[in-house]
Amino acid sequence: MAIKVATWNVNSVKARLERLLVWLDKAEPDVVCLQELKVTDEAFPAEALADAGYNAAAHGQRTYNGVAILSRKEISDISSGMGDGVDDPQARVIKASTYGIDVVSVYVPNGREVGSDKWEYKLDWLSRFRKYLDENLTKNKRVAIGGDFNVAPEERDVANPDKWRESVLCHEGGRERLQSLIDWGLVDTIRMHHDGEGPFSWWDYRRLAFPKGDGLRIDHVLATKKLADTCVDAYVDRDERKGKKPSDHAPVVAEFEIQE
DNA sequence: ATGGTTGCTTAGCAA
Repeated sequence: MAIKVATWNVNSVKARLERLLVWLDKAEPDVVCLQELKVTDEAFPAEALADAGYNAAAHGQRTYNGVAILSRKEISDISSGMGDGVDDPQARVIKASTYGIDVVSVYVPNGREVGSDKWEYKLDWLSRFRKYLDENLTKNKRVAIGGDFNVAPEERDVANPDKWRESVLCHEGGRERLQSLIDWGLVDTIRMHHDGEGPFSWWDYRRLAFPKGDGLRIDHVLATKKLADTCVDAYVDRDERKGKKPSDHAPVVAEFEIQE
């Protein structure tokens, strides 16, 4: 059975609902990790998504953050947050099981500026998430982690590396912590199928970044080896950054050929 | 000239 697992930072599920529904209909993903919902669970458009054929598990909050998992099959074992005892009101993690895969949708803190309070929070958060993997997931099972990691792993993941050098998206601190997640036992599915520059997944709304091609690859679908071994393709749906009222992120899709 | 936008909430923050 071929299944498509996607991740997409929609930058407000309310503002993006029409585009999301059109994209689901066209791209036909089976599982979708969403980020930056910017709505409470009460305001999450579960009904419209159900009408489109998707079950949903959402972990929202007012104004900021918020993550969800959509699936065309039943969703079970839903858990929100990292459950590590840290008092953190920011809704950035949700996990659920579907299609026999443990799926996690994550929205890693941006960090704003290297050296700022938000930067420290980002680094701490990524370290916490590394522990979360140890305590909540099993590396020899099928696991997919889709999200906005706010980290471009390498130079080839940045169209203009000189311009972005030492930014919060490219700084070694974030890259080291992303690598520690990979080292737990994950594979970057895009890099199984693309060797060169990009493909980019985010272009700033400011500075005419998209028309100028000033993109970065900060959204990733990571999979355990057991799942990644079945990854037959992975790509960015760059067209979703075009047209009227796009998100600043494009969806990233990984296709798996799973034995039932 | 060294900025240029968007979304949420309502003037300021976050990305």
